Amino acid sequence: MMDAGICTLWITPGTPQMASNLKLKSIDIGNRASAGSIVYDSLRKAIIDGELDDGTPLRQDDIAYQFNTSRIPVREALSKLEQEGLVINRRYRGAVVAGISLREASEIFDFRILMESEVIAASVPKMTSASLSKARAYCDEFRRTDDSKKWSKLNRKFHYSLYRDSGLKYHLDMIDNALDRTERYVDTQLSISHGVEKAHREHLAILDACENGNAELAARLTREHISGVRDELLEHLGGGR
Amino acid sequence: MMDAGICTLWITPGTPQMASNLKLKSIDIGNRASAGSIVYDSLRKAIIDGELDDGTPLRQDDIAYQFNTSRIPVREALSKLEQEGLVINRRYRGAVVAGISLREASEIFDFRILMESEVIAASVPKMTSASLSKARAYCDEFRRTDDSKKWSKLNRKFHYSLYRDSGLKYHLDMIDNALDRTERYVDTQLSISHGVEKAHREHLAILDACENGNAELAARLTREHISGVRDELLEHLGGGR
DNA sequence: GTCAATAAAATTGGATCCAATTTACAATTT
DNA sequence: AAATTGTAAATTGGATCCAATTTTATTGAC
Repeated sequence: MMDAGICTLWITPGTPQMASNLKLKSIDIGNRASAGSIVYDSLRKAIIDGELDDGTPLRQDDIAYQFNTSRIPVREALSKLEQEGLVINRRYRGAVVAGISLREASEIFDFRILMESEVIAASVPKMTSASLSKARAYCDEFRRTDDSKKWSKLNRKFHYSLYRDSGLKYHLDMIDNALDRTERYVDTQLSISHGVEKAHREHLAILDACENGNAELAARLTREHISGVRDELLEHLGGGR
Repeated sequence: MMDAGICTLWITPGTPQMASNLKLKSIDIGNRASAGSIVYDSLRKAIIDGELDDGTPLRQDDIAYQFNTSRIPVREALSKLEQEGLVINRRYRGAVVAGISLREASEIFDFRILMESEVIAASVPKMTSASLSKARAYCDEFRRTDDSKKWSKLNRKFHYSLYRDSGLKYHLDMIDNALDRTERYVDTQLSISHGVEKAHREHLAILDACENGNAELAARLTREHISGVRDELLEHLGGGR
């Protein structure tokens, strides 16, 4: 018979019909990530964080070599990234990091204005105190940090913690993709023109509206907040490009 | 030297530096679709049209055999369909056609209400007479046809011809995906309760508002139109499920 | 030297093979 | 008979190979 201790390690956790009564510090071997998803996550992060410039060729062989795998999982990752609009795949010509035009960026910000104001308005009546305190913590951290790489991440976490209670998962997914496509262009632009200070003041106002249960105000402030970031981005990119 | 007639067939059309002066009914061999995209298109159509029930397993071998290809392009297609929310892929367990819950369907309709009212409002000031006459043609065809399979397609074409002039490509892509996820549930429901007659009256009203350049009215009517379809769908699905 | 035609190298798409995992089912125990 | 274990079949994930295509280098003509 198999050793009982090792055997229990193989139980897939979380399956309701077979809950183990043994409390062990076990690793979830069954749900470990596939090669493709690892490559996908890494590439996605690198593109969103702006570590790969627009137009950078993504050679299957190179990437496969870096991850010590074959080209099959790489192709899978590139295909997914294309669907998300982060890379462009051309038959027999390979993949490149997808750039974005000014008017595309502007449109995506308009999309966010529409989405996020709607979602926060739906969220306010359902908002828990846990979400609010989490949002406040991210808000504080956002102001304190100097690392421009972290601003977008904390900004994202702050807003998301105010949106989650809406329960609108489809809307949140759409917002996520919109942020993925534009995040890398915002960071550099926040560092100039005291963008962080302005953003923080606006965050505080939005947070205040949420705590007071004023959904309409929270929505309006969110609209104005995103609209302001959009205008500043367009101004800077418009000159620089 | 290579035969000139055959050679021109192999010229990739649309390349400005080398336009052929021979007018031949030639197939674009250079830009022909990849195996993966053919499988993808077929599966996508089958799922959207409701030919494959929710939860139907999609075996790689079966599909590869049907298209006389290997499993590699099939995997690619299934991966893309998963990103679009049309199939669910579970590691080592295969893919199934993705179903949708009542509250997911409801949320997607709410998303559409937001998107489509915004887009049509942006479109009206830019709308060309060509778009309007195209919309009217689809509107007529929608009422005349008895084929329940065609209603959704014509409905889609009608609305899309009113949205295109907005130039909001990102928004239109988002609308497309939302329609892809819900289309198959609407057809069966339109056939009962004189849904087509009601929809047609509403289409005429929207078209009228567009022709009069009344963007705000067109947006409001679009909101009400989609909202009505959503409520009817939820009523029927809520009873049937 | 410049341009086109040709050949070689690089790169991707797809087929086939093997490994990892799940599923179905028979054998065993209680 | 129900539950558990062990085994074989089915299925998917990934590696390697070959074909199709593009890109780059080379040659030749003018």
